Amino acid sequence: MTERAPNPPRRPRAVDVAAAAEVSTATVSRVFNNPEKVAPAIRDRVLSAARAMGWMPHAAGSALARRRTSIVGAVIPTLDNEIFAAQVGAMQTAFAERGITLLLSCFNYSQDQAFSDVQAMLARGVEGLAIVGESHKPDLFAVIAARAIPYVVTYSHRPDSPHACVGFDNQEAFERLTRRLLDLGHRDFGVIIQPTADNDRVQARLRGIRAALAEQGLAIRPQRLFEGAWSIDFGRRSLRAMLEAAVRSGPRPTAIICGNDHLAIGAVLEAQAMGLRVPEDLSITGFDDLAISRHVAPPLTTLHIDNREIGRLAADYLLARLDGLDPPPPPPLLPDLIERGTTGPAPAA
Amino acid sequence: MTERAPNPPRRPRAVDVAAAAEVSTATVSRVFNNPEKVAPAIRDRVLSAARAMGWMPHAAGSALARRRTSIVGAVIPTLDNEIFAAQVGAMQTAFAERGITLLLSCFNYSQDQAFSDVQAMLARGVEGLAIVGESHKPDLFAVIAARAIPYVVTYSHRPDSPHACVGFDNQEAFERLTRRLLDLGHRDFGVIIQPTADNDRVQARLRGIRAALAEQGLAIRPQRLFEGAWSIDFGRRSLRAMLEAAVRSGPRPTAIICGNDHLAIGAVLEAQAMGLRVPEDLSITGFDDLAISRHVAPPLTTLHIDNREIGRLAADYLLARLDGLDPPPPPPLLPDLIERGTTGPAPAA
DNA sequence: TTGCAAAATGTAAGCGCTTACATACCCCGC
DNA sequence: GCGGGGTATGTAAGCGCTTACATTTTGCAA
Repeated sequence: MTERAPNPPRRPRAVDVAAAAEVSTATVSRVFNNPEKVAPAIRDRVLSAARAMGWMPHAAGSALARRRTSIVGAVIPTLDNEIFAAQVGAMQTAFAERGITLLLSCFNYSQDQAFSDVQAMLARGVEGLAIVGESHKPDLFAVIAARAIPYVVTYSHRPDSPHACVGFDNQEAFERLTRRLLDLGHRDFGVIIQPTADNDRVQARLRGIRAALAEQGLAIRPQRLFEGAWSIDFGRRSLRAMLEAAVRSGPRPTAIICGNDHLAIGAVLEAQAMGLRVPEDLSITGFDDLAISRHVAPPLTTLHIDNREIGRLAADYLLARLDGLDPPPPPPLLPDLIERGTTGPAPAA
Repeated sequence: MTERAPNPPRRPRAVDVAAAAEVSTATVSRVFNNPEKVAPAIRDRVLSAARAMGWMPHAAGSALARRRTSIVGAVIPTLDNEIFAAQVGAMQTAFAERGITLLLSCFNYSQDQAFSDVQAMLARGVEGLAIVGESHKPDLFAVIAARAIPYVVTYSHRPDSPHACVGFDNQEAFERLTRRLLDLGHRDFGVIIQPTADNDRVQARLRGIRAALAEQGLAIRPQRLFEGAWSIDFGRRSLRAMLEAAVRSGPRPTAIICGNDHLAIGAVLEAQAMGLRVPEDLSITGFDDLAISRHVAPPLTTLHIDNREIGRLAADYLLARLDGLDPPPPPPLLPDLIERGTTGPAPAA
């Protein structure tokens, strides 16, 4: 009388495959994890039974039994910046080759967010962690240490950092850049930079600029320092504000150092809109060497970072640690100073 | 005599917390999953014991017991394109609010890769899937259907698609764009577009262009159609090749339709480098409205897509399905035609 | 005080898999 | 023909958690 309701399609389990292939679950498991340990005939039987019912080992079960999740986490500020997207893409590729799944967190430059994301990742059982930057809640590294899992800080590379780092020395890079501008005769600088709060990389960049200037007895005048969310727009607005102020009170800066290429591109555009020639009247530098940067007019002088390389190296380091090795973290990368069309000699006073 | 080797720091388990708080593991679990069911005094005891030993429920164990993983997967071509990065970013935010972890796959426009990534995700127990585009191996959708998990196709929205879609009608969008160019008097078109193989969205765009042209009895001449990996460079090279060929044999095209903004930006740059005025001599259109597009000179005429909105809608749809609802997928989005500075009336012959 | 329903807690059975160990089998040399 | 060693398979004990159900405690009316 009663229709048997068709049970909802339930995920097949190893025992179902085992039954179909007339073997034990141990053998099923071996076929998928140590195929060389099972006789070819049986192996085929299991494989086709599995294929027929669309079975594959459920990761949660095997993670539990194996006590390995094969998950690692990447913690970045945002995917909206192509430099981090590239880093993540490269890491994912490297991990996928080794059968490891990458979990992603975008913390939006919020330390609280980063901390809770890391907690969530630990709950998911990540076996390694790559984290952008080292200015995080102290708890963050404590919590990781408590779990004793390998991790690496990316995109930042202080010589005396307590963490394994894959990146470059932000301060040194900006010192180098600033010195080059000094060599070109510039003495009056403007700076447009990302928010320094909670961002060790940006702080280091600013330190780099200041250090290089200090060598010549120079400094950044407060009204020449603009700090705000990186975007082309903020670059434009800051450049305009800086120059309009200069019209009222004294000489213009001759060189503008920007915290990244977005800001620099905005600055170039606005300078041109105000009728200034770049680089004849004003030199402008960026940082990152985005895909677009060589194509803008004039092409942007900037420092080139190989973001995919950062991702790859970070993944390799973590992979080695997962294999039980203890390799030294790779040496710092060296950003390339690429002088294109937005920098030139300081205009004669 | 023998030193007891310090056991490697082992992840604490629920029973450890239970012992410390002098309760059963059931209570520990309840404190974390149904806190209102346990007396405040005990709850605090458990919570502080947990905090003291840094315990939190291990996701693999709870996934198994609960038969829910709280993971969903996003399958995109690549993070290198900011449109997908934005979509993923928005999805991740939406899911995180609901305690759901996003797993990411970048299939690099390879159907095989997409298929095996989806398999891997199913093995991880994803409870939902968002997939860019619908031109995939037929197996891919079959495998998903076999698991009976909700999914949504993003970035594409054919009226008669069998899938739930969140996106826009690529064909219609390019028809509209092309008609506008026809209204401006253009009759001789060039097209620079992404590879059409395995890419339903690009195919639809090309169909849209052809359909609109056909209404006027026009067609794309083969030597005016360039297809290749999207990049500024490919845009430049294609534009140059097209124009150089035109010098030798007959009139120049007056309008170039590009498959996305990268290609269009390249085309504009190269046209300018060749001494053509945009838009007086040549109109050029893009698609996507990248962040940079309004800033190039002249600012790019393009269609604006709200990629974050796509991500949000896809997440909302999936979330509803996970809640057991069966909402209709959202209506197609309508890309905005943004006429900026790279289009104008066709030059007088 | 007693009794009863409701609330709080505990007990224990899985969730789906892997793997140490036990068992069965096979092949050979003597 | 027998024993030994190697190989192929099976048995069953967890991995860390949740939750149905059983048990105990509590609050309160009579």
